[in-house]
Amino acid sequence: MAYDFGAIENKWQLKWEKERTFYVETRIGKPKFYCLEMFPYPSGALHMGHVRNYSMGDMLARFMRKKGFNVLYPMGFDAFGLPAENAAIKSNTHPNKWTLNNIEHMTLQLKRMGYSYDWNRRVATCQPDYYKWNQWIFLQMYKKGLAYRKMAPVNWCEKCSTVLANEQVQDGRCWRCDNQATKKKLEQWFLRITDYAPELYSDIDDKLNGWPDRVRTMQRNWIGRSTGARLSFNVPELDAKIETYTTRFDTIFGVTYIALAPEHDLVQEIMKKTSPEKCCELTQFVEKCSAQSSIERSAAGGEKLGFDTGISGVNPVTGELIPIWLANYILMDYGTGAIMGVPAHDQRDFEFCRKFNIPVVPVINPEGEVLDGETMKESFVDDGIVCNSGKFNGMRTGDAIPAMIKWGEETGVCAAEVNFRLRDWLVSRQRYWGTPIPIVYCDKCGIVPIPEDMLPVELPLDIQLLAGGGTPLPSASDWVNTACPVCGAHARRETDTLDTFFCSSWYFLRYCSPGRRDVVFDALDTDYWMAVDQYIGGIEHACMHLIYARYFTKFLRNIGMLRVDEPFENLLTQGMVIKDGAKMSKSLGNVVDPTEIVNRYGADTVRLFILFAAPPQNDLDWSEQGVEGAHRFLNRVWRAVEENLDGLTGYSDTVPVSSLASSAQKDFKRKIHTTILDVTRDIVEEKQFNTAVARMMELVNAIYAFKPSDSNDWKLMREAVCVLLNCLFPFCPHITSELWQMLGNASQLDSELIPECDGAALVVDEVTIVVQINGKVREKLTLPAGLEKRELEKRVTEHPDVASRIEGKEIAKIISVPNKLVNIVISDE
RNA sequence: GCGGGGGUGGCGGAAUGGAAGACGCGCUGGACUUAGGAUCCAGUGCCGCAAGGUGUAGGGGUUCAAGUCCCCUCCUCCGCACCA
Repeated sequence: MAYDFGAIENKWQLKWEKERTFYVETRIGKPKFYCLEMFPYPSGALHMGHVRNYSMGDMLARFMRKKGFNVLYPMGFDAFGLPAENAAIKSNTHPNKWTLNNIEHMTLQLKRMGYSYDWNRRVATCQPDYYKWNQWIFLQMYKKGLAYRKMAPVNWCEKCSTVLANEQVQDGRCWRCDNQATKKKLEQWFLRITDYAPELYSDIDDKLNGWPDRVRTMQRNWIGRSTGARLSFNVPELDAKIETYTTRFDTIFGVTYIALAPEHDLVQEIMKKTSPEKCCELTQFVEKCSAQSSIERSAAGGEKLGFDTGISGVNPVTGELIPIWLANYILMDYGTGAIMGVPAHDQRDFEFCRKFNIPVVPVINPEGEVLDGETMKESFVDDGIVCNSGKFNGMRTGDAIPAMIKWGEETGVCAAEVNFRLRDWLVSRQRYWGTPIPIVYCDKCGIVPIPEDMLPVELPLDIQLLAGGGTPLPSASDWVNTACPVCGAHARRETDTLDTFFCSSWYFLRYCSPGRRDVVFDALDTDYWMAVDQYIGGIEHACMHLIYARYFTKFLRNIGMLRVDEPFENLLTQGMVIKDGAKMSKSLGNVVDPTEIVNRYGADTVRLFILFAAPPQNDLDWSEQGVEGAHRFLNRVWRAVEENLDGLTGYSDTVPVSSLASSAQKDFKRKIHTTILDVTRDIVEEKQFNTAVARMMELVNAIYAFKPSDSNDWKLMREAVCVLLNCLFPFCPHITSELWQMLGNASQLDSELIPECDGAALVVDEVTIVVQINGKVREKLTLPAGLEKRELEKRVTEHPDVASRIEGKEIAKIISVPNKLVNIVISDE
């Protein structure tokens, strides 16, 4: 009987579905394990990246069940977002219909992979029973002052009269009509995530030890803690102050100009003092800068654009008048939107000053060198000796910074300040397919939050999308016009929707209490299940999603709803799936459809290949031949049982090591038990699923090499096969379940615990000792295990093969590692 | 530009500072066969008939011993806030 993967997989999937094998409940007192994967966007079809992500998670979930844990392993869909709108316009359907169809199709695809999700907990963020709680959380944040409105620029296409997502701007032009995109300022909603910056930063070191260093470093940089000083420059002509922040207060005597972002508030005031002609120039300058991307503007070496306002500010330390410029490389949403310009010690300032003939004044010299502002070719940014700075001359940079800030604080010039690079999170989107922000604008009361008992504010579905891609909500007058919930007067609904990252910032909490209509989640459930024990997903989420989710968790803890400080205990970031040296993509035409491969080889083969072909964090090179190799291996496993079925079903007990006679039997028994040990360590500690598979392949090779002749041999064979099926089950659940049943076992393999490793089976009598001479391997000797250093050295040096090599030479010393190696160091060989 | 990751056979990849290349793919030879794109056996870093030498991007260092630790150089890939 050949390995008929199609029939086998179908049989077991039906059985699991029918018996609800993987439904799970909160069971206080039982050890829990929460295994979570980043839920997919329902784009229409599963791709190999999903298959890789979820094959890892399913393997781990199944493995932990077999280790005795109560495992929460849920799945859902991140179902709001731009692609649904685009697809709907293109194919003349509705985003809701398109999305729900995709969800159903992808759910079937996931089931065909044999993943052991608790489908009872499925969420789809586009449904009112989910996004109602988005709105509820938003209102809690609003109550605490964490959600607020502010003007912010958006990408705008004049021709389509619509906001463009960054993705919809290509080379500065609208993706649909190719019109030049511009920036436009709109009143928008923000979340005050910066309030949480200190804790988000410090917990990276304190509480994210189960995360990859790489991701922790990325978050550290993203949040960007810096220590420095805030100081302001008086502008007498405008009767105003310009606030700046610097990490290099030690360069304050070298300030030769002030630069403002073109979007700075003060620009309006400046224009009042400027001739109409020059105002026109200024406006053009501001527009030119706004059209550039922030990366373009701030890149060192990028073209510096500047505009001299003709107005001066006062250096608070020297009392000197210095010019105020507008500069493209200053960003309004970074720091205070203004800088003190120190060309001698900042490369971008230097480039700016050379271009616009602003003086360069060095205030730090390199050791043993004196800089000349006239002739310098580049800025000096390293530490050095302070000069041109009054009483601070001669100090070293490291000492000068704190000393000068202290002096600055005493004289009232500056204030020491810790700054974060993290900016508040802009959550409003001028898009249709998202969560409506639960706010109305009342003619009488102004901004009014929707009362909680009126949630959800449902997104109207009977609506025609606009061909240009903009949001149709503002023109849905039946929906927009409403009564103020406070005073009953006419009010207009907020027509912006929430960023979809809002949905994904707390979905892991909803999984704990599925379907609850009365609460967002139940503390009984979250206290039991949280935190997530293992989170698996792509590295591309290292900063945004993984910081937002941390932020939400801390916020919900602060309002008394959660007990954990961090949502994700351990994080695994998997690499991409590559083919022919490039990421799989439709445009390159190198996409491999999972369904097709499953039809051809079966889900077990695909899962095995994808877990075996590369370590989880690495990119994985798709190889058809590799898939065939995995399939071949499963055929080998199948035959190992099928061809030996009579012998394997003849016995049910195992043989203890003490009853084994031959070294072949002992070696085989040892192989069986080291496999248990190695596979467990590779999965649980090392998270190296590829080597776990390799260990099982070795066991299968040993099974084929072992030729049973007596009853003890057959009992060993049965033990080997049972261990193999138990270890392989999390990777390939269908074939192993089938073979387990064929062996006559009444139990289900998924509820069977992984066999314990028998320590007695691991004991060895003899070991190979590597003999080195001056660090080079010269001999390999087989000696009894467990020899003491002295005895080991004696046995080695007296061995004829070694003795002949060292004869007549003077031994300087001998290094020996018991059971492993002896290195004989010979002086002047 | 800033930030991060990574360079080991023909390929994917193994190696608590202690035998470099586990496991798999590919390749070579053989067996069984009408057949082989099934299966099994043997081999497979490079140079060499061999003894042996040599080898983890390149260069330097620490060590009895370095793919692994330290310094410099080169090459690559990824992220950068309205795609999710």
